[in-house]
Amino acid sequence: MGRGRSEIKRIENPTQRQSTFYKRRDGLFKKARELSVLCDVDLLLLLFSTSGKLYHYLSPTVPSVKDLVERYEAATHTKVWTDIRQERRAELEKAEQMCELMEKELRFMTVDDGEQYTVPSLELLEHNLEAAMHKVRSEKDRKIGGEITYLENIIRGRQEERYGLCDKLAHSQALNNDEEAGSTSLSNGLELKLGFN
Amino acid sequence: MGRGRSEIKRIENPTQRQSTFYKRRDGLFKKARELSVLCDVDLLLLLFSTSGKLYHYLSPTVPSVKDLVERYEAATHTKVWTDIRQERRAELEKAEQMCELMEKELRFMTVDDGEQYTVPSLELLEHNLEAAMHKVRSEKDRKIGGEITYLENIIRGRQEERYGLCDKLAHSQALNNDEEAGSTSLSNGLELKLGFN
DNA sequence: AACTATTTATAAGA
DNA sequence: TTCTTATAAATAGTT
Repeated sequence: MGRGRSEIKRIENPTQRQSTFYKRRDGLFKKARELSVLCDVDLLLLLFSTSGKLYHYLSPTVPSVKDLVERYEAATHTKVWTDIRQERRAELEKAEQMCELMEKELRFMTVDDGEQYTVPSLELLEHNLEAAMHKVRSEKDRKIGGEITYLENIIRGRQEERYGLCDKLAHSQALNNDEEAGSTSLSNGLELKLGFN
Repeated sequence: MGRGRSEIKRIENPTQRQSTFYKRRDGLFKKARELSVLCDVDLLLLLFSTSGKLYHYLSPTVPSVKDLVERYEAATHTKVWTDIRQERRAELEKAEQMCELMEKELRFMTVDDGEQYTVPSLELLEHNLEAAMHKVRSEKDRKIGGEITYLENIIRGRQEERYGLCDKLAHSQALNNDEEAGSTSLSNGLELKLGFN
């Protein structure tokens, strides 16, 4: 329709494109409305112009856009949101399960002020706490034992170093005594110092 | 267009409606396609015929129906799904926070086999366990104390009942002794028995 | 936005 | 559904 042109390709001239857009947009919406009324059809027409402006039409028989898109999903099995929602639900359930589990464990270990306990359940709690305490204490002992061993090793190392140094010094003194006499007092002083270090 | 008719209202004749549907549907999709190409427009056309059959067109520049509907939501602030999703996210975050809190509390009370503790943290755990233990034990003592008091009260009640009975018996014996003589041995035996009960 | 020559869509009929 | 065709409607180019 119109004088000339039949090829359908992007209109490069912006002014012309804008003009055509207005005309054809109006035509399209008119046709959409007519179809939905004449033939009792549920339809959604949703469009964004290049400038980002939104235009839409929803046939009056349809309650909402959401409604129609959900029918679309059901029909195509696209399940774009259904999927996401189910995923979320699964995540949530997992988190809640974790919570429950931890709550149970916690109930197993602590005294809740609000709650009324029977003597046997208190004894069970006591038993659990004793077991945990035992675990903590043995772990602590193990750790402390390890640290003691570590420190002992360091001490032993130093000790050996010291012995090595003493030996070397003794050697060098012996050499000094052989070559020159009279400096004995100094070397004796050193030996004494090292011995007390 | 066509020979006659201009009024836009539902076509009651089903055959005619169906025929019109085919023709106008094709026309609408053609126009939608043309507009999207000519004017560089993002559009979605979604329709269901009366029989429930789906037809749709999405302009090639748009990656998915979801995409366009999300843009629609953003533009109209309808938030049909965004809302639900945000709600879900909030729920999830709440659950996760709960989890974290409980985990912390639990960590405060139990020894995890996999973890490496330092001696000070073990001492903290030990302290916490001792505090809990103290709480459990005092609660147990309180409970047991209560039960003992309860039992003592019962015993006291019985005791008082017994005294009452003894008094009554003594009275009735005294009366008997006044009226008739010679049954002393029997009453003495009874008194003795009660005294040991 | 309005005009109008022309193309396109489609109602009715087959 | 599909084709044909007469005619109504849409719109390209222009102002």
